[in-house]
Amino acid sequence: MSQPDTVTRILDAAEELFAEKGFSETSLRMITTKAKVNLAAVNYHFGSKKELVQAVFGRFLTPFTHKLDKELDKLSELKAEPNFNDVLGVLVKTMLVGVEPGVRDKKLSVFMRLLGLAYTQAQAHLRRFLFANYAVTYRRFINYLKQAHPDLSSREIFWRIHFAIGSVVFTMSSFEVLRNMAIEDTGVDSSIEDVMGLLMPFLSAALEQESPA
Amino acid sequence: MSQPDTVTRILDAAEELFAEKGFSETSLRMITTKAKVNLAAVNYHFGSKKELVQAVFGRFLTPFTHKLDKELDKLSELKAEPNFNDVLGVLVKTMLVGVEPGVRDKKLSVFMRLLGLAYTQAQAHLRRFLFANYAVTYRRFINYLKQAHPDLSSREIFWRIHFAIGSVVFTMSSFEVLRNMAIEDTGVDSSIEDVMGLLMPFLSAALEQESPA
DNA sequence: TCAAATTTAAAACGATCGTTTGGATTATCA
DNA sequence: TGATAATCCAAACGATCGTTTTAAATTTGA
Repeated sequence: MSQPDTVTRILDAAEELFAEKGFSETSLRMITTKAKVNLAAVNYHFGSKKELVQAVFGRFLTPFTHKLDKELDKLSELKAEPNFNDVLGVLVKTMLVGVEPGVRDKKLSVFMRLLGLAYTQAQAHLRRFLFANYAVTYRRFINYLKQAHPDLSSREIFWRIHFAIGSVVFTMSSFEVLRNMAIEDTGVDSSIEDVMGLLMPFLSAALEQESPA
Repeated sequence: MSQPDTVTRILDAAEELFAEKGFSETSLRMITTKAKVNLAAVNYHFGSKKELVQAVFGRFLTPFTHKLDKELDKLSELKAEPNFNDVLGVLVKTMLVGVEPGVRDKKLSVFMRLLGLAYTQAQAHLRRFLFANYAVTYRRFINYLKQAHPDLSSREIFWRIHFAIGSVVFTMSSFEVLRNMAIEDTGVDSSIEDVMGLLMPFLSAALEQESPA
């Protein structure tokens, strides 16, 4: 698994097509045509389509989790008792840092779209792969949230976070559909930044809501 | 398009399989095997797989929108100026009324899962079908929300509602995945009712949040 | 330089897919 | 009852899928 050019071209093409169409709606022939490589190249370099799917996720999740780990290290050095917004701020910062502003929106929406597919598409092998490789960092992050809100139970933290993930993932991965609906409905067009500007306070209010128990 | 038994059996099987696997991951042979009908029956009764997908949505959306229209009629008779919770209450009531409590959870999660697929799967024909058939009731509902919150712009109403839809749809349509993650993470199992009990106040706080502008 | 690794090419594989066909079977109703 | 239409069935069609194979060309690195 070496030689940057062909492998990278396949990953680029696959990433874009997966995000656009989903996994089973994207054929290897579409990928290799777009990447301008031979059909057999995918099986040669990755072994199978499933492993290609995993490689696409691995390419951005591995550096991402490394950055997140480092940022969490920094945070715990700076503040002994970080609060909710600190921890979530680290997550957002990690998503944005090192990405050139020009391609930030594109990269981010592809990231979100793929994340959504990981949850909603029937790809048990992918969830096994993600769990096997990234569960440690994920759990570390959740634990920070937990200690930032000791009044909330683990159960409440878990579900609130995933309610929020649901909003973000759904909004980003259906963004083009929703954007057109919004124009149709309200006559006003909204960019991703505009919508994020509405989404953040929305989630803030929800996440910080007092538990009724 | 007559003869209730075969058509109904196909719709039942298709609905369940679509909700479980998605559209393109479900073959007509899976559907006809589960429905115990001949393979050709789908094309005979529905014309094509696409039209079957639309028929599955139509079967529950047509009575649903009729009920919703009636409930909105009732509401405007009862209260001249319904508030946010009144309007959303009508929606929830419409989803639950007439469904036997025994199968309510099953029906509801299938409904949500299908709704999520309509947004996230690559099925342009389906979104065209939904818009052509149900846009009127949808728009009427949104208008009620608007007049219940005249302080919010159409744009803010639209996006808040869809942030909320995102949470619900994501949570319900990934419920089995999330449920297993929650057990792994927190050691606590949660039923759909449990999670709904957390999700409702979460969304309440977010939807009613004061606009910063 | 020479062997190994990579890339391309072209073809075929077995499998599965949605769809179609033509005849058998069943239901409908004058 | 007998004719007409609706339904069902087994089988096949053509297309596409992921994957594999064989062979030649090219690049790479020790």
